[in-house]
Amino acid sequence: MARPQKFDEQEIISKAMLYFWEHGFSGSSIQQLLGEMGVSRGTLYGSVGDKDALFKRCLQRYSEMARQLFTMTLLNAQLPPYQRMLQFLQLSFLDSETAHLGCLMVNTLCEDERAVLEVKSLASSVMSDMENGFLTCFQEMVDQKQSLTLSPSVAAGIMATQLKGARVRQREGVSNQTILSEFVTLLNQLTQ
Amino acid sequence: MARPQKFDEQEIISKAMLYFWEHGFSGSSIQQLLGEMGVSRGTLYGSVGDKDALFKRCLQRYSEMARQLFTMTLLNAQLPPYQRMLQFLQLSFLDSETAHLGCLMVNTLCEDERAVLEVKSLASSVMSDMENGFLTCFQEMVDQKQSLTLSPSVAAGIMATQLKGARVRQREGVSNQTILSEFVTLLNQLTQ
DNA sequence: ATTATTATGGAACGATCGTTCCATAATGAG
DNA sequence: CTCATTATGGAACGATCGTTCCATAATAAT
Repeated sequence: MARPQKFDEQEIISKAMLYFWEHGFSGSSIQQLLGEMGVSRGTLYGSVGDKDALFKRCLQRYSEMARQLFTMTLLNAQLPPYQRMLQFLQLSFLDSETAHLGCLMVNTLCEDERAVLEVKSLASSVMSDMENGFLTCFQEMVDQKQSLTLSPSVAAGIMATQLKGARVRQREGVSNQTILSEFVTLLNQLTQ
Repeated sequence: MARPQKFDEQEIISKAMLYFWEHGFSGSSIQQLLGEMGVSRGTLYGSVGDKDALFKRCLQRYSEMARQLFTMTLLNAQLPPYQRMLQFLQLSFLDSETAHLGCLMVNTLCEDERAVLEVKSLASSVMSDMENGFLTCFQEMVDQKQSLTLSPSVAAGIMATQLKGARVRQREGVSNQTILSEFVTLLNQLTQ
């Protein structure tokens, strides 16, 4: 009945997400985003919305990916808890393409106090769910009478904080290999 | 011989620093900055320079404060190494005024890949000096035959990463008290 | 009092910002 | 083929961006 759209919505959101990830919300102009996405203004405003709506879509996409990652690892009942956390870390610091970008949620929280208000609930909820993933693992280890040097909740908090710090270190240019090895050492320390 | 300047340079840099700290480089407009600083355009461009120069001045000021803090604590030969690190952490998460702002260097690294290039060297150098402060403490503990569960360099790396993560958690709105208590637990774990 | 010098405040610049709007292109339905 | 409908691309909008410039104010030296 009508002209079919030429662009792949999944694809242009991914392109925009990558650009926001690298340059932040304020550092990304509509013009630059359109260039990356390969569409024109009318297309964007007609089918996605304004810059805020686009950013929200990108952050949602990103958080879904993040959620998927820790769900498939930290909450994988097939594996013993230590192995799950190890796998989570390995997969978290695997991709060399996006290594220097850190984490979109972390970057957004650090960018501007104003923008955070709307985004805070989404980012915080994903991050606290991830922390709960760690908590589940540590709790399980305690239940299985494995020795733990700290309480599960404190250990999970430390892991969650270390992850955010690691994302900052990625922005500094530290290699995934270095970050991962340091992180695994901490995990071993906490689960020894 | 000439008209004396009305403003206190230290003061207006502090005001600008605080604004950048909260809203980032891209999120701070000259107009807003001038309002916070209480000076007009001519004054800024005449005695400080453009936005980049102003930001650099602010970051330098910030990094000097950061340097002073860890020099006075981590490198204080008067105190045993554990006490030094404890004091560093306590002072790092003391100020409730700026608690929700995190760290200007961390925020800047997370903001935009482009802006980082010039700033990276300063921020990275301060951060690596701070990590070396931790390293000195852990090394000293080993020299004094105190038991350490990890190598000093790895322990220092973990502490440095945890600090960056803690700065992100401040942006999330987590209280200094919570962050500090978690952090001290980690320190105890590493120095047990 | 006059002059030289610097600080100040604000007008004004071109560039870019995000957004709106519309003529045109391209398709499926009738 | 015709028409209704949606996608597309780009012109154009007002607002704001960072910056430059200059008339004026205010002081110290003469």
